[in-house]
Amino acid sequence: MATTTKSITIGDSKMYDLNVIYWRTIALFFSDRDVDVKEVLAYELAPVPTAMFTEDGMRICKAKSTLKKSLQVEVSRRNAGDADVTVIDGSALLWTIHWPADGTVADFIDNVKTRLISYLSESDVYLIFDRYYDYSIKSVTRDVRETVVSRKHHLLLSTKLPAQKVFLSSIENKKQLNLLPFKELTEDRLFHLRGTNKHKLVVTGEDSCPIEIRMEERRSRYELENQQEEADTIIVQQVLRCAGEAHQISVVSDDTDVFVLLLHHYHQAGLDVPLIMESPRKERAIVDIKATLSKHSEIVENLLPAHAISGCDTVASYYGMGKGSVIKVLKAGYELSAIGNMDAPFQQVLDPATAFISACYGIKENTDMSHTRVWGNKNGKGHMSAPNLAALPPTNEAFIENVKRAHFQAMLWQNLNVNLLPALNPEEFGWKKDTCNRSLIPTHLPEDAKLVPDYILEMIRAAKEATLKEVRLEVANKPWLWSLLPEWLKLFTSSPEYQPQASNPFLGSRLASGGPRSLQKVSRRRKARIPAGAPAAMVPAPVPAPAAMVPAPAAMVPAPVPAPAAMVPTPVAVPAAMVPCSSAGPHSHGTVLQYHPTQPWFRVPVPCPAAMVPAPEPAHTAMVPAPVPCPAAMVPTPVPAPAAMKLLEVLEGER
DNA sequence: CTGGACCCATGCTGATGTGA
DNA sequence: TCACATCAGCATGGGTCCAG
Repeated sequence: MATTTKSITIGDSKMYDLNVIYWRTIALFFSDRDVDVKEVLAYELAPVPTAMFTEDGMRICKAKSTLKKSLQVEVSRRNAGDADVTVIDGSALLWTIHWPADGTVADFIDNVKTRLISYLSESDVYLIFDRYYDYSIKSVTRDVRETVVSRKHHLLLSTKLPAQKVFLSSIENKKQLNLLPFKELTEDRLFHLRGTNKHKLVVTGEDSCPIEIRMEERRSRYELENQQEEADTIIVQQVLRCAGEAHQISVVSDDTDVFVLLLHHYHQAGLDVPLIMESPRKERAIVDIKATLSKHSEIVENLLPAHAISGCDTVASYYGMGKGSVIKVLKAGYELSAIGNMDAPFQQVLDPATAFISACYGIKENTDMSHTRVWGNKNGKGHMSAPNLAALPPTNEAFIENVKRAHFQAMLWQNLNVNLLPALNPEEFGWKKDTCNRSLIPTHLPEDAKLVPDYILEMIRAAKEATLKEVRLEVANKPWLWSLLPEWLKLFTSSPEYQPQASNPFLGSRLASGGPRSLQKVSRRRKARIPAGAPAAMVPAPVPAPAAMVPAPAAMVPAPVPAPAAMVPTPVAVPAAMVPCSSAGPHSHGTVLQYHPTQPWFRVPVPCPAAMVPAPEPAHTAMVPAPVPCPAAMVPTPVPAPAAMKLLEVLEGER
C-alpha cells in the first residue's frame, strides 16, 4: 500500500519503509556495474537486521507449537495411565482456571485451590510459578506480548476481579497474580488439611527454595533450590529430581519449550520412567515423551540447540523460517551439540550454527552467513512479487549476535541445576542493559557496524540530484501530468521532507526503539497502540492516494502504457520483480537469462531497474499512471512503483 | 499466555496445453 | 517432438483472532 511513500509521520516520529531502501540498492546493481553484490549485501541496508527484528522489536517465533505438533506422539487419556507425580506450570494453569466475572480475587484463588485439590487427590503435585526478575533475557518477549495497554492493578484478596484478558496482559499484574496464590497456597491451613492429606504439594515461587506442604507440616526443599528464572527450566529440573522415585510422571504445561527440554533431558539422563505431558486444558492432546523420544531418536541430540538457534522466547527467529523446515533440515543431519556447551570456544559454536541456519535458507555446507545472504534462495524466487528485505538472510555480524543469544539460552537449558547467571553475563551474549526499564535488550549489530556502504549512499545522493533536474524538465513539459499534482501535493505536504543523510540514511527512524515502523500493513491491534498524540486517521489516510495511482503489475509492463514513445529514450524494461510471469520475464523453467535463478537481480531480462532509483535515465515517464485510469487495474500493490517513487522525489524537491 | 483455527500469499511440482 | 506456457494442487509460513 504505502510502498510509494518513503516515509510518513506518526506523532513525532518519522517512519520509513525499509524495503524501499532495499529495492533501491538492488536497482543500483544495474545502474552501475561496479557495485559488488556480495560486498553491498555484507551490510544490513536497514536500521535493524530485518531478518530477525521487526519495527516493533525482536521477531519472536509465532508458531513454536509447530515443533511440538510435528514431533509429538499422542496417547489417549485412557492409555495414559495414572501418574503419581504431577508437575504443573503455574502460569499456564492460571489461564485455564475459571475467571469469575463478578467475583473477587479470593474467589479466583478458591478456584485455583479446587483445581489443585483435584490434582492432589491423584498424585503429588509440584506447582511452579514464573519468576519475574529485573534485567531478564525474556524482557523483550514480555514487552512484545504486552499487547494491550492495561491498567496496573494493586491486588488484595477482596479486590474485585478485573477483566481477565486485560489483567493478565500486564506483566506487573501477572507478577502479583503469581505472588498471591503462592502466599495463599503456602499459608492456608484449611486448604492444607483438605488437599494434602493424601499427597504432598511442593510450590515454587519467587523464592529460590520450593516449599513442601504435607498436612500441617511445611518445610523448605533445599535440595530443589534453583535460581533460574524461567518456569520451564524449573519444571524440568523437578521432573528430573522426581524421576528416581516416581512410577509415572505427568507434566501439565502447554509450552513447546518444556516439551523440547523434557525430550532433551529425558534422553540425556537415560530415564525410563513413563513421562507424559498434558495440557492444563483437558481436551488437548496428551504427549508420551518416551514414545516421542524413541520415534525421533536420530534428532533428539540436536533438537534443543536447533530450537534455540532457530528462534525461541529469547532468541530471534528468522523471517520465513518456520519450525517445520527446521525439523526437516535437522533430520538431514547436523551436529549442533557445541551450542550450549559451556566449554566450547565461540568459533566452535558459530560454525555449526552458520551451517545449520544456512541449510535452512537452502545453502548447504557454508561457514559464512554473508555468503548465504548473497546466494540464499529464499528471497525473490517468485516472479510476481518484489523481493522482501526481511526474507534476506541476516548479515554475518547480526547473525553472530543471535548465535550468542542462542548459545546463552542453550547453556541455561542444558545446565538446569547450576546457577549460571552470576557466572554468565548476558551483556557478553548479545544483550545490552536498559537501565531505564531495568531490562535487557537484544543487540542488533556490533556498535561499530555500518548499515550501508558509504559509496552507495553517495551514489544515491548524487543520482538524486542529477535526476531531479531532468525530471523537473519533463514534468514541466507534460501539462496533463501537472493536472495530477494537487492531489499528490496534498498528500506530501502532510509528510516530512526526506533528506538522505550522508552518514545515516535511517536517521529519524525509530532506531532506539527498534527501528522504523513499516506502514505496509497496519494491523488493527497495532493501530490501537499508536500513541494518543497521533490521530489514528493519520496512518491509513495518505495511503489510498498513492495506491490508487499505482497501476497493477500487469499494467506496468511498458507496452500498454500510454506514455508517448518520445518520452522513453531507451527501451526500458521494468524490474524482473514487476514482470508477471506471462510476459517476457524468464520463468522457472529456465532461460539463458536465468543466470543465477535464485537471485532477483539475475533474473532481470534487461538490466534496468534503474527506474527504481533516482537514476540518470528518465525512464519513469513510461511508468506514469495513465491519464484515464481503469479502476480495475488500479489495485493496491506491494510492488514498488518506480513512477510514484520518482514523482515523489520530484515533488519533494519542489517543496 | 498458549495453541489452534483460519485465511492469505508465496513458491514449488507435475500435468497438461500450445505453437513452431 | 521440443521448448516453453499455463494451470491446479500442495506445502509452507505469516498474520489474525479466539478460547480458556
